[in-house]
Amino acid sequence: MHSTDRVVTRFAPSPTGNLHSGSYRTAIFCYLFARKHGGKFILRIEDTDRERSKKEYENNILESLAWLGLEHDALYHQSEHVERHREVLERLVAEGKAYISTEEAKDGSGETKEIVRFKNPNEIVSFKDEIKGTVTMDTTDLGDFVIGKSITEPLYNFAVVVDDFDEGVTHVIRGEDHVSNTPRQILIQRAIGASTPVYAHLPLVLGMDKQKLSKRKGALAMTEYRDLGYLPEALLNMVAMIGWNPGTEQELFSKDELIAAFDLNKVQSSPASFNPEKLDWFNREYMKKLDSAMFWQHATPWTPKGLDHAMAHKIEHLIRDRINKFSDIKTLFEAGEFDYFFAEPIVDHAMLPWKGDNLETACANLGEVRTRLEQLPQTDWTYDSIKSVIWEYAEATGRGNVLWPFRVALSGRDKSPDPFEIASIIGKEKTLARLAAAVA
RNA sequence: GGCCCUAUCGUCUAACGGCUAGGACGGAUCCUUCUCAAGGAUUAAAUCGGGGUUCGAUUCCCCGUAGGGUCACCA
Repeated sequence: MHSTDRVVTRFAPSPTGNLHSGSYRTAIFCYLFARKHGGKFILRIEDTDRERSKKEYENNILESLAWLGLEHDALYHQSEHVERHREVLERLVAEGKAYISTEEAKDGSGETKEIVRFKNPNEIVSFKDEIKGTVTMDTTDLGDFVIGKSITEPLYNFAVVVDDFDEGVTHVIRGEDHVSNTPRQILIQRAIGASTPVYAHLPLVLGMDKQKLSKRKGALAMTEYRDLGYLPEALLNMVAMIGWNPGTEQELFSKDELIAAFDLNKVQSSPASFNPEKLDWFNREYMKKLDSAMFWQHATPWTPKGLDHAMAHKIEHLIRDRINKFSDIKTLFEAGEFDYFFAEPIVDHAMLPWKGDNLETACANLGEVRTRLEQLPQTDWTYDSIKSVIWEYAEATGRGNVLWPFRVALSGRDKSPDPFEIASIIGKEKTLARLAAAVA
């Protein structure tokens, strides 16, 4: 693309609450589109509503974007443009394209205020939307809509148009809830002599209940996913695939691959649901790519304090296979899932026999297992060796009859990794001791 | 209600107007060392309804129906 018609996109959230995945999908698409075309991605905080805008929400947005890896090329605050807005507002009034109207305030105070209304030329406005096709609306029923609470307090539809124009925005990619604002904005563009950018209105992201995502219904802020121990790559990949697909069967995309594959024309025109189970799957896929050092960097905050490092590394693969996100580690430990790696289990004798078997033979089998294991040299105490000395006996005696009590004797639990796994991890000495203790 | 948008498995989706409507997540079944997890194999599951256009409609048109968006001195 020629430098003079360089692509400029913008993500323009208002910091009046924490944003959910639907908003971040908009940010992702804006970012992807800009990068794909070698353009600029602008972040504009729309904070003209002074009462409702909060710095903490703005910070949350900034943090979330950074976490996802969506770096912006420029950051603006709409509130810093009030002078410029007033200037344009005054010009419009001077040109007769807008007028000041003295009306009773809507706040019920009974006072009168001077608000700015746009002089609606009452035209049929139609615009081409990259996703929806051509949308046509009769602006007559909009009336002379208000563009300023006063000459110094511009309203959204006006401020957006001026800012997009000043910032050279070429592509407005935003949520479908803005479709009905577009004709108003086009009218204002014509009035101030701005060109109309390319529009792409994204269908909404819904919850699994097909309802709009909302915090009330449990929609999480991006930082909440982060704090739950999800990987940013997973969220980026997952959210980018809501309502968009590359047309191939590839599902796992790095950020660079997303940039390369992204295409506005392949964005779905119907709303999509956010499926948390699919997010878990994406997250597992990205966790698999983590090496041990990276894994523990993420995992450590969720492990019990004072966790033995050597032991932790020995059970790393067991943990990996059992979690969808890092906070699951805490859940696992709290459920006592790995207690038997750190302390002697309390074995319930009633649990010892395999189904249909009795305590007596279970203990006899444990004795045989113990005898065989005693002969296995300390230096050869590996998963495979342990299995090889027990396997033949278990086959002959009945796998369940041998393996079940063996595992229960080591773990004290009805569910756990297999006995060879536990034995190899806790070592010969403890294995023999537990075997002896279980039959005592 | 006015205006606007949308409609393929439960979910995300694929299918120049033309092969048994494909894939993924989730589910089920089986296998893989006893349980759990992971892994492997197999499998169930969809074109909202009715009219057209056409030799032929998931696909194009119309009407229904159902969802959603928006109708502020919020953004």
